[in-house]
Amino acid sequence: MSADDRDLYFHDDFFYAERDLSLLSGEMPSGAAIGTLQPLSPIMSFDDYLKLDAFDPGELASPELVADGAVNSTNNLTPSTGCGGGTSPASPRSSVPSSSTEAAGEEDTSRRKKDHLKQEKEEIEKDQKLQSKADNDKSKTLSKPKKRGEKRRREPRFAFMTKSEVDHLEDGYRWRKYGQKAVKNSPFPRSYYRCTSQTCLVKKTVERSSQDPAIVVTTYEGKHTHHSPAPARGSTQSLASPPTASTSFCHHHHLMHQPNLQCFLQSPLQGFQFSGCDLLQDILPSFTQKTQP
DNA sequence: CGGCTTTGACCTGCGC
DNA sequence: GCGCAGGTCAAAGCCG
Repeated sequence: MSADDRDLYFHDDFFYAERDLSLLSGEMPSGAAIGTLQPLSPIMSFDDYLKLDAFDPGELASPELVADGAVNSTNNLTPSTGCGGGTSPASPRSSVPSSSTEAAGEEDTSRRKKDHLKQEKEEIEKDQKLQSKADNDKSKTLSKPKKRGEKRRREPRFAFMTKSEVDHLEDGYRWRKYGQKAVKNSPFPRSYYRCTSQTCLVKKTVERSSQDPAIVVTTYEGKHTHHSPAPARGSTQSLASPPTASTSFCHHHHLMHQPNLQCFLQSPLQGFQFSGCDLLQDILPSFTQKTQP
């Protein structure tokens, strides 16, 4: 795997999905990064993984990934990381101080709270000023819900690659396409999807690998706040069964029965490979295994 | 008619 | 500050 390849998928709080295409031929990567990963909890489903509060990269990712800094930044995310907000408790890593720093932490807590309140108050006042100014300028620019000066926070993301002829893989949830953009250095566009559930802010992007057009790279951002996929209009299919990982991938599973359609799904954590989706349902639990301490 | 896709325009972040 | 690329919006049109 080249450094360039890595950069393509290595963003700030983004889970890097090992994408050495040699995996397609069944070779396991020889690099230590994957070899050092610990198995995840077999109880978790892929769906759980999507909903996982933290995808706590510090726990899930390899040391190499953590060291890169791409992972640590995730700890700066608010506890409401994920869609719907507020359903996600703060990750242990970010909320529980280590024993060595606990005393000092308590000592500072009240002071920090005051500072925080003060800062919030100031920000609110600032926003109000900006808002009134923005109201005056409304005729000039398109209205934008996002506050000025507010940095866009990125949800933890992870990607996996699937060798498939179809771009948009059925994963049990319903998605609405809201954009498509040409990607630099790639002949294939990137499609942007949002979960159709009103309270769910999960997004995903789908693009084909420029190196291997047969490979679809799907990137999820956020986590679902709902257990059931949004009901399909005029269809009972998605309501017929609960949206477990197995059922979610059943649709995909069916696709994989097409001739010459090979599937490989790589965990960003372990680099698993699926060759032929008859294995999918059996392997999925492993795919989402959680790191053991 | 409601939901979805398409697509051009606009916004934002980042590197130079 | 400027330009580029990624990301998002929203109007128009399509479809079941």
